[in-house]
Amino acid sequence: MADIARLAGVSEATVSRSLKDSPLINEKTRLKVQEIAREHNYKVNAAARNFRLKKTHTLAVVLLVDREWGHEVSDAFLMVLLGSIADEAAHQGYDLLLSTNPHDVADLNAYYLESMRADGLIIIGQGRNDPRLDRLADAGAPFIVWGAEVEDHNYFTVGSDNRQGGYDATSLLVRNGRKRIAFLGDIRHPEMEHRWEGYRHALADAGLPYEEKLVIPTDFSRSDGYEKAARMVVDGPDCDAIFCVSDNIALGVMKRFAEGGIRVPEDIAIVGFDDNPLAVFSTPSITTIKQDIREGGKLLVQNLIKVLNGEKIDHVTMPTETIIRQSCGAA
Amino acid sequence: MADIARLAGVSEATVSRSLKDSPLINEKTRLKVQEIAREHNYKVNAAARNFRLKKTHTLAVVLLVDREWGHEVSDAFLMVLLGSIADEAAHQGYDLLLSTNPHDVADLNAYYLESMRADGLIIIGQGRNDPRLDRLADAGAPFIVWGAEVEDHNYFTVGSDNRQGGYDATSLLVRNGRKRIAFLGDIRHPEMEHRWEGYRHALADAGLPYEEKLVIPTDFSRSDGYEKAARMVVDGPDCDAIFCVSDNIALGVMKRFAEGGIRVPEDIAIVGFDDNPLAVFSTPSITTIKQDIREGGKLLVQNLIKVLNGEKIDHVTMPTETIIRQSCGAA
DNA sequence: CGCCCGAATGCAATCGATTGCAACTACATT
DNA sequence: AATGTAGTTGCAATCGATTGCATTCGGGCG
Repeated sequence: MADIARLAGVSEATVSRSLKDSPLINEKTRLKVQEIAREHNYKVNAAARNFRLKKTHTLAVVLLVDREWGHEVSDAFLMVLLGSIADEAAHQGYDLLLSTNPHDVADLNAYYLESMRADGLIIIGQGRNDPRLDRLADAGAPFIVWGAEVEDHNYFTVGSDNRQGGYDATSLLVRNGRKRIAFLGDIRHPEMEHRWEGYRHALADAGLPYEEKLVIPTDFSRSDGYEKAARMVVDGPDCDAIFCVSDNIALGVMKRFAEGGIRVPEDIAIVGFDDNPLAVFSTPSITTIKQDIREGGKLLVQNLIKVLNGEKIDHVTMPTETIIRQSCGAA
Repeated sequence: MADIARLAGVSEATVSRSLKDSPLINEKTRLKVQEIAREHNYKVNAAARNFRLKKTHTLAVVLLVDREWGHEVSDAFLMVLLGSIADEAAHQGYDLLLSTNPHDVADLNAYYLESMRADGLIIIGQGRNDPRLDRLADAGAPFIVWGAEVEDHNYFTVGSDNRQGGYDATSLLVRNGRKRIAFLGDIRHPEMEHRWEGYRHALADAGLPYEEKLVIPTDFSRSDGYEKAARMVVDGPDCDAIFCVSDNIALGVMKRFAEGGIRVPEDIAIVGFDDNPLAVFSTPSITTIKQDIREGGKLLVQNLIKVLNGEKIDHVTMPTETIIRQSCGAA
């Protein structure tokens, strides 16, 4: 910047202000400086700027994705969400720092925020009511979480209306004449718990009994869906429909059913969740509850930026959409 | 840091050295300083440090993924690669900056490197011999590319042995008695071009003719695979096997075939590429050429760091592995 | 003619960590 | 006692952009 100042015959202060389109600077001077800067391919040193301003213009995305419970990193869901976050961050003039392999969360504040690597955090993967997120919140750190709004947790979330989605999925199966509807998912996870509440609610509204044994703990993965389906095939299925809390699970289940000669939807109807890009391409295609992930990513970024600007925000619950395809058996 | 210095009764210089485990400092002093720093939850300001050292300890990953040619961001491939890169970067003590929506590449050097946002670049998505990468190389920027080694391009790559993979896929079909093997893919893309060369080579070795009309330009997406398959269904297929340059394409093709009553592998055998996590879960499961993406991500990071350290590197071509499943018809 | 005012620009301090070089201590050697 | 030495520690400059405050300049007006 000193060079540019010399070349333009002005002070560094003037250069700095010119490049920022400060109204303090005479237009002619400003244009001249900008011209010279361009000619000499000068770029402001972001490190120096960040240092001086005590801001990084960077958001950190932390994928608290616990491989244990089968949420494979390859999940299309994550990639779409991440892509959407990246696009929106760029749009808003922020850089994005990515971490998939976090040091434990207690350190997130220290590592990213106190160390001035990022201005705020976006947490993907709420986990099973992770207490570490509460600690982050207690520290007053600016962050936002993808997931379900959970009472007694003082951080803000963006997520889908999982209760309504679970309700819709179940009612759809009921409307199609199914009486014994199983639920596959891990209800220790807040979002899944909400879907399960919707499921129970829909059963109750339809006058159908809720049976513990039809609720089968299943992690996020296709392979676990496959496992659980395998047991049904062996034992003989005890249901005529399944609500899977993710399309991935549904995919695993259907694969196993295909091998075991169980027809979908004739023998067992299936509804998934997410509207995974693959749901269309499986055979039969999967009826599912669509989450608007792209919008979700956008809102995560926008709301985090609001927090950074000191504005108040609130939880966001986005509506889901029922996408009817083949696996549920008719409309 | 000044506070810590005061509390410890030493100078800032000593604090700085102590925290870095400098051998210059007396062990007792060092431990005392570290203890005080810990107690007061002091973290070095990364922004200041980066500024002073003119290093960011950050790698930028740029997904030059052109949505036009159908490489959907949701691709499992990308997410696995990205996850692997992130893990290895963390392992090596680097942060990761992510960009999916790049300003045009000519600016990448300016934006990321000259502006001191990152020390080096990892480019995913070589595109169709993107001339912009050459410009980056001419500028002497430290970067590395996932993809195929292309002659006359002076940047280094990490990628799979696409020629051998294409050869293996095709030979496998030949061994299974297939005579008219179609190729689905976009050969303007360097990696796909190599797979196509392997395909031609295998045909030649088997004494089979190479026919232009069996090479069907197809982009990366499932939907384009579906489209191209639709045409075959309508026109009546002119082949008894297909080598798809990605499992995604294969998935789209198989979906359409299922609808059109074409049996896989009986009527038409299929081999894919990548070993997409889904390949196992489709029906039939997809025989495919596996790329070791996780290793690839690791090598990208390791090699980039070598470049940053001034070490010489070379192209990396990783072996592929043939994974036999159902879609190819027997072994 | 002198004073005041606004517009434009420059001066200089500042952010926090790092590091070359100087300085200081304690003890050993001659 | 004077000099040397190794081991520790401190001083002070430095990185590059930003910005509050001072300064300069050119008019306009009484």
